[in-house]
Amino acid sequence: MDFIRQVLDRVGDKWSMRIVAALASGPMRYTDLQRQIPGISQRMLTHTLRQLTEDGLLSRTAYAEVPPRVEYALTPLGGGLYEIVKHMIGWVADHHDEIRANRS
Amino acid sequence: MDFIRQVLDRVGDKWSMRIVAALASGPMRYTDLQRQIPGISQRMLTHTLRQLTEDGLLSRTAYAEVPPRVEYALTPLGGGLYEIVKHMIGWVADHHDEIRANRS
DNA sequence: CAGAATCCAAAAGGATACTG
DNA sequence: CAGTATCCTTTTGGATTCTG
Repeated sequence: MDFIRQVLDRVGDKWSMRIVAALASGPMRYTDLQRQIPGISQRMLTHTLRQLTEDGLLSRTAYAEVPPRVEYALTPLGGGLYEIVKHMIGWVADHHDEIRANRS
Repeated sequence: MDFIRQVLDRVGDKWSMRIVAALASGPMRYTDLQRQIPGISQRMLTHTLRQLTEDGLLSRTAYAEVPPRVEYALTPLGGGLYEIVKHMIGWVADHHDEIRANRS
């Protein structure tokens, strides 16, 4: 039951889901992600991308061009995770009002 | 898209899911939870229980007995969340090896 | 362009002692 | 039994500066 936390640590942090959601619509480069995800710092974008890539949820492709181009994309594994996450997003969307009502 | 974080903040922290999972098998009292969830501190158990209760995911029932008895249980809302979480747990269980293999 | 490095602030969480 | 209260450590994340 502890492996769950290891993945929740990846999914539950501040930015991972945003990045995964952003890439769900197709591959994107570093700067594009930065613009797509308002408020993310370079440090966190870089850091989170690396974690997700290390876990095999994202792929990173660097093209030897000038200026350099690096594209990130969901791997099949990452796509699978996104499906799960979408379920959760759906549930949250359905029950968000209820939760907010309780909170107040 | 920001309401997702609000729920992930609740689901993705260190203990919430453990508590929800423990209560999925039925109502439980404070001390039982403490024993069911190894490693949790009193501070965190209390704190997390309160958050979950405030969000309406758990109910808290205090019986006026001596010694005092307090039971926590999943609300229908909390039960619904647990269904989602179970999906995720299932997916993680299925792909954990793959993720771990990538990590190394 | 796509980062790496450093430093710092805030938040989360643990340990311990105490209480109605 | 079911918590509070306080203090402290660890973790997370942001700001800034610099580079291949």
